[in-house]
This record gives sequence, structure tokens and C-alpha cells, in this order.
Amino acid sequence: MAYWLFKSEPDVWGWDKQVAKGAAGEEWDGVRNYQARNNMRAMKLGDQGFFYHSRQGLEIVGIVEICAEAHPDSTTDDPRWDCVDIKALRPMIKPVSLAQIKAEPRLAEMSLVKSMRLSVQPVTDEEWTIVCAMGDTAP
DNA sequence: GCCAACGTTGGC
DNA sequence: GCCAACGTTGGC
Repeated sequence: MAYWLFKSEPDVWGWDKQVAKGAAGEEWDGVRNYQARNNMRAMKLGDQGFFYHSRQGLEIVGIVEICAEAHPDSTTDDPRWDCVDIKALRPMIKPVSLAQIKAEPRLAEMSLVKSMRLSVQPVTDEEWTIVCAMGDTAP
């Protein structure tokens, strides 16, 4: 299983809204960046990801699961853009802030630190384990 | 709200 | 195919 990270501004689409969608999940639409799209195309059913609040919050607040693999983004007719569906799995017991991640030497290579602007990122197994531990949350 | 970083666009 | 201009992202 692979791990990922999804960024969203909480006032546009936050963790609470994602949770409210329940098991049905929601399209992760609106991505207009090739690298982010390619990451979504690589996702498999059952892969998990961190849900990160950008701009406001600046912390990982929960864990989501891919519940539909890449399909055309319903918010555009442009065939270039695909998206996946994700559903909330569980919240972080303790949210893990960007500052904490930057302060952890073992996470120095994380995309969140290295590729700040990429909105859908891969997370390594090791990074996943470390961040879950920092958040007192089961991996 | 500012602005640096970065991706995309389009003229040549 | 280069690169300047432009738009967007996101931390601060």
C-alpha cells in the first residue's frame, strides 16, 4: 500500500467537511497541476493519505483512504485532468504541525518540506510511521 | 496582506 | 524550443 498527502485550505474544503461526507467520500477535484495529477493516477483503492490544512492551520489533521481510483474530474471538460475520491478514515489524535515536521530531521526529505507547493504528494512508509507516531495515531 | 517560489502560457 | 510575463500557491 502506498501513502499520500492531500493539501486543502480549510475554509475551502476542510477536514470537517470531509468527515461529514462519511463513507461515500468525495472527489478530490480541482487539481490543475500535472505532478499532482500523476500522483493521483498512481493511487490504488485502499491507499491512505494525510489530510493537511494549508494557509490556515498548517497541520496534518486526519487520515483518508482512496475510495475511487483516478477518473475524469467532473469540474472540467478538459480531458487532461483526473481525480480520485477520498473518504475520511480517522482524525489525528494530535494534529501534526508543519513546524513539528520541519523540526524533525528524519522528515527533512518530505515533500511537504521540499516541494512546498505541490498539492498532492507521495509519502514514504517511513515518513508515514513517523508522522503517525508524532500524532499519537495508529498508522 | 505580502511576497518568494514555482508552474504555465504564449510570442518569437 | 526558449524564456519573459503572468498567475497561483502557501508560509509568514
